[in-house]
Formats: sequence, structure tokens, C-alpha cells
Amino acid sequence: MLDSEPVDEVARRLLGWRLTANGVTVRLTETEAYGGLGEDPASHAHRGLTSRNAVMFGPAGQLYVYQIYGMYFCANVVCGENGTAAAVLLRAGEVVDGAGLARQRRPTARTAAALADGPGKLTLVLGLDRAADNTPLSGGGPATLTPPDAPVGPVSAGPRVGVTSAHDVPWRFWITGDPTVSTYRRHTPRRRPAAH
DNA sequence: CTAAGGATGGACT
DNA sequence: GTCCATCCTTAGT
Repeated sequence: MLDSEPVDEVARRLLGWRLTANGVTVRLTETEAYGGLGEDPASHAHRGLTSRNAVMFGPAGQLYVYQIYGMYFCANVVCGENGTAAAVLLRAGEVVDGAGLARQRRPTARTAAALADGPGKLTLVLGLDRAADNTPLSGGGPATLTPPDAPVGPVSAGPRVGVTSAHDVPWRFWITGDPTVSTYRRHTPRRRPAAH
């Protein structure tokens, strides 16, 4: 499935799957699709293969973890056939097991729904960092992906978050009405340092 | 409720 | 040197 379907379809179907890592399990409630070389200006792979995005060009089912803004990490599921670069960003989830550990890792979360209602928060709760980059999700690695045990409800789609280009592509998917879905924020334009 | 600004470091031009 | 697939706190409707 991960390698045989369009990446946006995979993103949709990953909703409801469970991701387990370091004693915490999360049910995915929000995902985003990113395409490959030349086809998606918002994708890390758009400009070609680099040391950071190399995992995206490999076989499907690997975890792609990268650091952003110097202090957070984002987790992706690599999709597409070997040689094609595509991935699904895991944006949010509901903690369904290991809530105690999750709270320790996210002391600022005021509600259970806020434990993993954003991509950086999701990796914090699961204890994932660059060490988990390029590891298998099928078992034996730091993080494991398992199918849903119940059908998911209605799914919504919309533009991706924090993306400067391709605002018209509705490649963000979430479970309709779920309280753990991150609130949409438009990309905040960079400010230049005040001239003096 | 929304908007703005800072923290912070690696990848890329 | 510039740009982020972010989060949190503070200030303003």
C-alpha cells in the first residue's frame, strides 16, 4: 500500500493507524502528503537528493525524521517505489497508550488532546529524534506502525500548514471533528531584523 | 479569540 | 547569510 498508491491517497489512509515508540502509542488523526522531485515545490525532495532527504528516495515504510527550527523534530512515513521521493508527514495524534510517559515528555500540555496536536509535539511524546531517522516502521525499529482496529470516521482535506508554495493543493488530511487535530495557521512571513 | 515575536541550529544558496 | 513541513508566551481585540 505504501509504495503502490499515490502519496495523497496514502496520507488519507494512514489516518487511524497507530504509531508506537518508546512506551507511547498514538492514533494518527492528521497527516500531510509531500510529493517527489520536481512535482511538489513544498517537498524537501523538490530540488533533488541531499544528505537530509536521502531517506525519501529509498523504499517505502521507512521513517524520515528531520530537525526543524533548531529544536523540534518532524516524523514522516516514506512512500513510493524505491527511487521515487515521497513521504507523509505525521502532524497529530491521540495518545491511546502510555499517557503517563506522554505527560512527562510534554509538561506544558494542559489537556490530553494537546499532548500531540502538532508535528513537533507528536515526536516529543513518542520520544523520536534524529536517531530514529531511516529506521523501519514494520517492526524491530524504534517506532512501529500498525493498522487501525476500528474504521475511522469522516475525513476532511485542506491546504497544508506552514507551506509557502502550493497553497492550492489540498494535501492535508484529518479526521473530521477530532479534538487532537492541530489548529490551522497560515505560514508566518519572515521578518527582517530591525534596521538601526 | 487572533496576532506577533523570540528561541535556536542545521541545511542549503 | 537566509530559510524553515514549529511551539510557546505575551499583548491586543
